[in-house]
Amino acid sequence: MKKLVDEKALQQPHDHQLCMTQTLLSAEKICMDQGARLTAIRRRILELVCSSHKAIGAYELLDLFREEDTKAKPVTIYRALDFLIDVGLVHKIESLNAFIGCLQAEKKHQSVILICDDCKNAYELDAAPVYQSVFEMGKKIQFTPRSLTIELHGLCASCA
Amino acid sequence: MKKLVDEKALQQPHDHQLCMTQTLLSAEKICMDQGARLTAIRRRILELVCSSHKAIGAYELLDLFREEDTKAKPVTIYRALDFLIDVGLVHKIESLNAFIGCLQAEKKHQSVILICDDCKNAYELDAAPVYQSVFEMGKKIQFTPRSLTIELHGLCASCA
DNA sequence: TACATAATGTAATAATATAACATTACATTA
DNA sequence: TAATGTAATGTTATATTATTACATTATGTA
Ligand SMILES: [Zn+2]
Ligand SMILES: [Zn+2]
Ligand SMILES: [Zn+2]
Ligand SMILES: [Zn+2]
Repeated sequence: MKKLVDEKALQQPHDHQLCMTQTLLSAEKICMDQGARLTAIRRRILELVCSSHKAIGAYELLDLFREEDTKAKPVTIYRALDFLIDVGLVHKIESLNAFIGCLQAEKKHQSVILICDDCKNAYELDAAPVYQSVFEMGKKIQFTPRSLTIELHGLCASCA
Repeated sequence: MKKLVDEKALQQPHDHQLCMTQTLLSAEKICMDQGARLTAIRRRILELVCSSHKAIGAYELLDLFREEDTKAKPVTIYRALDFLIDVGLVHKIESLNAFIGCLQAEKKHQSVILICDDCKNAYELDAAPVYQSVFEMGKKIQFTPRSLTIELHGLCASCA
């Protein structure tokens, strides 16, 4: 059960500017590699999503984005999010209808998301073995897997 | 990886009336045991949710329910669903904003839901070992688990 | 330049879910 | 059985999340 990043560190005060910088660099690289365009809007939405490790909703993002672009509309945000999700820079948390930035977007990975119901911080852990065992279960009923969502709600160390 | 029910059978034509009958009996028993009231509305919503193995949305339920009670409102449905979810007779599929009936509500169980993106049939498998391994992951970062969602999208045997 | 494609602008609306408060039904027990 | 408290439902309104449709603009390529 290899960890993607040091999640314990994320729960502590840390140099979050570094998280941001690295994510933006990843974004550049990923888009370059895929021939995708990291436009100003998309970059800005990514920055906003990644501005903390808390899950953030589309309309919260809209409010923030509007501080700079007063005429932005919901679809502006959803389009950017769709793009960022497609290229793997953002994950949607289905059980919250909210979004988090991915800290390991450059690597192919399968994640379990741990969501603190108190502070809303979301920690993404690598879950290849878990994924494997769910896929195996599927096989037994001839189910062809496409995408897996694993979300654990609870309380983080700080909030317990 | 014990199976809750014979999911292969669910994918085949089967005596679905039996599914319904058993679910309703479970509902009676569960409510009796918990001192909860299975009112006419709740029972009817449960029947509608369980009328197939396909995930169904709240507003689809509302449309169906309105065929008998023309003045029903969304909140009527959501209240009934909240109740049915609380007592374990219905599960919400977070990634679809839709609902399915539970075929094993009397047993305490932890489930993985396999959702066919084509026919929308949803199969609930028992997943205690998977749950255990996710909980273990959480422990490593002192995360106190509360509830776990595991949803696998793909294609069922019939639709692949 | 001309063209094709991708991205964005803009307006409207769809789809999902909850809040607030009034009323009715039900169970308990005085 | 009447009084009381609680649970369930009725009713209206509104909040929240997300998409459709079509026009316009930007970007890359022939
Ligand atoms: Zn950080
Ligand atoms: Zn990720
Ligand atoms: Zn059936
Ligand atoms: Zn179940």
